[in-house]
Amino acid sequence: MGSETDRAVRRDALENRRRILEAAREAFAERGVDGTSMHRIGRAAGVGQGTLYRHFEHKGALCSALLSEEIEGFVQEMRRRTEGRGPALGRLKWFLGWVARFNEQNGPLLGAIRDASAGGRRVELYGNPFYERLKNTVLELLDEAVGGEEVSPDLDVECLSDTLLAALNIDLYLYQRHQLGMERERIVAAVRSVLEGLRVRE
Amino acid sequence: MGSETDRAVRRDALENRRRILEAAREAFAERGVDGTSMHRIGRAAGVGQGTLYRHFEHKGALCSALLSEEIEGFVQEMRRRTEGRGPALGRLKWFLGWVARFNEQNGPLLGAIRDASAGGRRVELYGNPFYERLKNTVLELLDEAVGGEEVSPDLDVECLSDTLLAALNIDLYLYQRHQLGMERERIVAAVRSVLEGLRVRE
DNA sequence: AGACTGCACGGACAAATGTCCGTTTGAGGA
DNA sequence: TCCTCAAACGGACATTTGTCCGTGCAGTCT
Repeated sequence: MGSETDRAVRRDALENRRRILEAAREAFAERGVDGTSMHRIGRAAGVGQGTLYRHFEHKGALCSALLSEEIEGFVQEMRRRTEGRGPALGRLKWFLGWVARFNEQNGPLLGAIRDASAGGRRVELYGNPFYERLKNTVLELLDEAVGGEEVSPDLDVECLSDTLLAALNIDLYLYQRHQLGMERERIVAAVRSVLEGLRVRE
Repeated sequence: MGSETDRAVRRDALENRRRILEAAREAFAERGVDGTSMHRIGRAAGVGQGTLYRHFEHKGALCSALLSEEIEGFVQEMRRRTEGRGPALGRLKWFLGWVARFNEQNGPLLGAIRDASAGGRRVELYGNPFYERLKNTVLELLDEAVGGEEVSPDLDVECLSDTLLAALNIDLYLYQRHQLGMERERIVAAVRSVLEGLRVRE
């Protein structure tokens, strides 16, 4: 099935990709994500539109790439704290706080990614590796909580994972933070109180 | 403060507005919302771009107007069922089901409205009369539930209103329905189980 | 009726996203 | 080293959203 001859990746292609990311990072820092057009990024990187879009099929994809470059350490901690021992519900509560901090630090990029998944790309918002990673983490912790009899086994954990994460979606988060003036801790506390409600009763 | 001379609304302006909405309705039905450009709507309605955008400042606004035209009866029922007597928590559960049915029937328009509130218009998604209406309804019912001692008075009902509605936001809803293949009742049940968890314990 | 006035009209224009396609070039084989 | 060719390049182009501004007309006032 695999192609017989796997030609090596051309050096110029690699170099261009690097330059695009670099140019984008700088331009975003200087003029904001929304204030930076794809044309400008191409020019700054010294590549044409075709090249730009060959590497990143749309602005959202470029932002995603930039995001994953910059969050390595962040994700490390997420895995460590999440896979540890102790009550799963507690770890889940911590994780939801982690998502909020993530929102906080990456609002503009996350917002741009959301904007890019419009129209025919609606699906990409949730059907992408990053969201699936988040969801799986919630799902596993919830499953563990069921196993440890912390929460009722009747719960639809699959569906609840989406529900919980929805409470921290970037649109709502930015609105609550900047329009309603809510503090991060307050938003997180509300989701946690929901989680607390799921706990089995004696 | 009101202007001294309130000139009547010009008849041609009213007529044009009507024609735009009519053209949009037809075009959307025929080619889908995403597949219909604003230029096309203008041409079909026989008005220029300036006129089109004077009446509706962007595609999302046009969709909103179309939406509110078509949901009168729907909203009537919402108010009736929501303002009745009985346990507030029960009415809130019904209301969340209502929101889901609303999503179901108006997916394309709601999706387009979401797409239009991107970039500098991020705020409009939540800071608009329609969402505020939904949120107030949830908020009032939650307050009532606190008053009736159905749920704990410690809950942050203001924040929880957003949290609950987020679970039914159009993006996630369409994803769960069409990508994950979940049934409407299942999605609603998950949110309702969250609500059930908030109930006071004895 | 006739003139005045300001809202409304319409289409050219600006800016952004994303596609197409003829041309170039780097990597591997002879 | 030279040849070959698939992959990569680049920029013109198509499409869409949204703005600007000179022109015209509906409604009002005399």
